[in-house]
Amino acid sequence: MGQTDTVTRILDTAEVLFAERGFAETSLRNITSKARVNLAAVNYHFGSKKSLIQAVFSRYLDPFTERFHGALDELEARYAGQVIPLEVLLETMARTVLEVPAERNSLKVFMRLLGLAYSQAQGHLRRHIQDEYGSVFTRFSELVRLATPDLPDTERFWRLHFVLGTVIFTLSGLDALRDIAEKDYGEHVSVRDLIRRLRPVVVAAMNAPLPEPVEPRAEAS
Amino acid sequence: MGQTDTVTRILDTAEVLFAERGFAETSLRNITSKARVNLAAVNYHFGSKKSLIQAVFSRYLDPFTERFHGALDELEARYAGQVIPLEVLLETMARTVLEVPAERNSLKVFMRLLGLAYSQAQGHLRRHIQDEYGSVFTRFSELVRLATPDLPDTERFWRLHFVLGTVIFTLSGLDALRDIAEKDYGEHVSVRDLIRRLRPVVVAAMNAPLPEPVEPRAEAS
DNA sequence: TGTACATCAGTGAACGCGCGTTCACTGATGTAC
DNA sequence: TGTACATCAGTGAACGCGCGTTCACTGATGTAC
Repeated sequence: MGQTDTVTRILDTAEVLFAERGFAETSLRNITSKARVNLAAVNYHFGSKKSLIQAVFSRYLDPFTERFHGALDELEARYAGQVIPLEVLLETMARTVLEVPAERNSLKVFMRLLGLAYSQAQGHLRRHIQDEYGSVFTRFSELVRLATPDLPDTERFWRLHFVLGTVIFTLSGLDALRDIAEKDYGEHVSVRDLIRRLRPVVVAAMNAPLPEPVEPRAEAS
Repeated sequence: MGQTDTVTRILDTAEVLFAERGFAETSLRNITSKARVNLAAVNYHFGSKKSLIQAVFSRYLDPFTERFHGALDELEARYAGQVIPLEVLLETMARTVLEVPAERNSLKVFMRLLGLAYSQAQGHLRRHIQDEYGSVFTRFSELVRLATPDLPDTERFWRLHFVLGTVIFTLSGLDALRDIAEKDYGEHVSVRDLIRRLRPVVVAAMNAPLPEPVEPRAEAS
């Protein structure tokens, strides 16, 4: 076993197992035995299980945020102060999301990890992600704000998360959904095909009419 | 402690804790100590932790399917063979989803279980839910089909699941999202308020224009 | 009416097990003089 | 060029701990005769 090959083996195995069964359900013994690596190596290289989880995330999110910032730089330069249309912003995000894990063919893993991070209520992981990577989301949100000037801020916030939910749920549960779709319609769907179907839905969701006010019986002056 | 009060105490406490921290992260000791009940009582009444989880799940899902079937019966009677509009169908589902756990706190539990069932790679839980409760979803899908006659079958399938993803993600990650929203906008959002915001988004998503065909350069005859 | 037995919800303590973590150690490689 | 020491990745075995589950038991209530 050469050099820090061990670190890579641990990360590779951990990300697959975490995505398959969750964090609590995946033990260090599961990981190290599957990676054919010594149990103590995780604590030697990462310090703790918690840190290993964060390292798995960083390996995705670091290149993603870097590329996404770059893509947004390009867009801002191209539109030179003009408002970037919502469709273009969403398209750019989709392209970046697809690009990063394409090399490892593990979009599903990434999405499932994100989903897990969000559903963990006490959220040390969510907090970590927010602290570390929140800035790129804030930047994106600001551009979306310019593209959707008629949307109240809270409404935009919620719609972005509604859309995030659709994407995360669809791509992280891809195997299950593919299974059902194939059985019912005899049709095998690719990730690219799904993105194609997602696009008009996401755009329509963001541009949907505003909800009726909370107290519809009250009349404004 | 009277009669089978113990069973109720266990279920009530378990569903709260499961919703707060997930299944693996909630131990029987957590549950029984908070419910002020003997540790062994869970295994006495339910047999195992797995069965307890299923019992919590059934306590939500059984009345839900029953009420939903009832609501659909009413709708079909009211519309007497005429097509039930999509908005009415979605509204009916939302109302039923909200009604059942309103008495308790189990909406989040149910949503999280549903999310788990979908993302479980080997999917025995998904299969179980599909077998046990799939018929009501099939019935609903058929009504949605009549309400959206221009949508190809596969497109409708995917859009229903896109929407399902939004709802499950939003409601199961409610604590996390609420946390962020509160910090950024100083605004506490209720489940009812979220449903109000979800409605126009979901309708717009279902009614979105069809995606462009896979090979846009090819011209039909 | 009294006695014997059955049923049942609930209990306290212990079981073995797998967990994350720790620690003294090894053996290879690099560095100083 | 040779020796002493430092650094570093990796290891094997053990640690204490909390877990789900089991089991012999209690004490209240119901039932048969």
